Amino acid sequence: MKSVNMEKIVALCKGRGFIYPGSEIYGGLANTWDYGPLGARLKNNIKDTWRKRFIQERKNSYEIDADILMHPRVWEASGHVASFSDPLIDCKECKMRHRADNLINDFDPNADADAMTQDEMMDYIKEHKVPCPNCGKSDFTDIRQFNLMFQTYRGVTTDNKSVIYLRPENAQGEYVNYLNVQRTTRAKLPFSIGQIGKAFRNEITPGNFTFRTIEFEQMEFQTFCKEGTDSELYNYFKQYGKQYFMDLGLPEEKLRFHDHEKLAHYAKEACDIEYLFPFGWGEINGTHNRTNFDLSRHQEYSGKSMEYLDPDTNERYIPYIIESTYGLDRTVLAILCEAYDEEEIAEGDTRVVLHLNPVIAPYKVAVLPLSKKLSEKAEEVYSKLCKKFMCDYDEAGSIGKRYRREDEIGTPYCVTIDFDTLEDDTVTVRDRDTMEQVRIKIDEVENYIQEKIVF
RNA sequence: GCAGGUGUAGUUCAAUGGUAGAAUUCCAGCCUUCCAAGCUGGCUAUGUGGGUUCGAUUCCCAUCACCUGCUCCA
Repeated sequence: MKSVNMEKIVALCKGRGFIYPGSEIYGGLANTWDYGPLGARLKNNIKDTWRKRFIQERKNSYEIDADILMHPRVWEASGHVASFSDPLIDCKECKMRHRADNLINDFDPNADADAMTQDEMMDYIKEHKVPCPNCGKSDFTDIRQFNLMFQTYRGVTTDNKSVIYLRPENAQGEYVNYLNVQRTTRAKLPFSIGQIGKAFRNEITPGNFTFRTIEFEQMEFQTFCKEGTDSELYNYFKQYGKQYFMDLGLPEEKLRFHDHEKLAHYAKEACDIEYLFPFGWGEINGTHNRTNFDLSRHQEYSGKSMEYLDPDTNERYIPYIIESTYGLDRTVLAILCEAYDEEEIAEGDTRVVLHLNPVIAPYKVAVLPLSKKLSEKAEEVYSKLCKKFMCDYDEAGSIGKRYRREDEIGTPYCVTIDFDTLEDDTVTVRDRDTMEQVRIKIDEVENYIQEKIVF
């Protein structure tokens, strides 16, 4: 019987050490969350699977780790300084907040607010007495620009010249380094640069648990290619991404593509992969055909050539870029939601279990002595297994209770040491999903488990 | 961000203008030879900051967080 909702997920995460509210002892900080021991393991394991699929198993794919802080001009070139902000306006009458451009476009679809400056929008609203959609009055505050980039200052002074931004997306780190990577790896097009890292967006919107946060981690993959091959690669990576999610354990019927009609300033084609969360469909991947927009802009703003010399044809051109970005925190959340289950294993007896793919489970195996008198032997087994796997050890409470604890955190295998173990060096290995038990030699445990952890 | 509601042990609940009680969890001991057993003992709470008051967990204000509904989501 599966009955999952976000409250249960949040409670399990906090109660077992996957995810805690950020800065909790100070009352919390909105839309920030800290990963606990199990959450950090899960997250890192997911990163490892991504690296395997996207870097290790793909030719011509390279991982970098660019800085969060970049030259301010990067964000002018990328268009984020100009367009990554919302013109916000408040109705003085009913206090409702609106986006000024949407207000105008809804009032008159032919007005083209997107082409207006802030002052022009303000003048238009006053001149046409654009009403508040909520209360009908036309009495607004001035327009204030709300930029979604976090700002900070470098150096000890706080003058405007030293403003730097926390990156709102990671992609620019790959773009500004694309020629460095191409030169040092001697890669030919098409080649790809991947990166896992944090990005920051100063959004005021509420999030569903970790679905929308102001600090978040992305795993992204930029493929540099020749114009004309871009759409084929774009479609290829949509499918490749979907398969990755399915390999992690998200079922196909709860995944869908969502093609964008309204495109971002840099994109020619854009498509999300969405997962059916308990709260509805939500984006977990975005694949964009960014054309040669970004590199052309960097060439323009930096004055450095971004051209690639095609050794096959001796042509010079600025590559197209296919971007595929995976929201890591959202992937973690989707996997937790999907893995969560409540199973009735006997009349009136239910267990909470996380059916995690063993490859991403925080602990691969737990060592459980049947009695505390078996601690010495159990410790011996533990010290062997922990050299190979993330391994838990628990001797508190009844054996059944300890199985349940491990089920709840998704540990795929439990190794039980009993009194026969002292005689013949065999142990019981119990499977989380089937609850079946096998009796094998201690020396065989490592291979037995290893064979089942495949990705 | 707007409107309304809610904040008491890790969790779920109770009570009170005179500083809080239970269940469960957790820890320890006893017992226990494979799926949340039992017994004994123990730890742990009024979100945070102000105000009113002799005294505030209780009343008021702010803040933070959560819930419901709107809004928003390049």
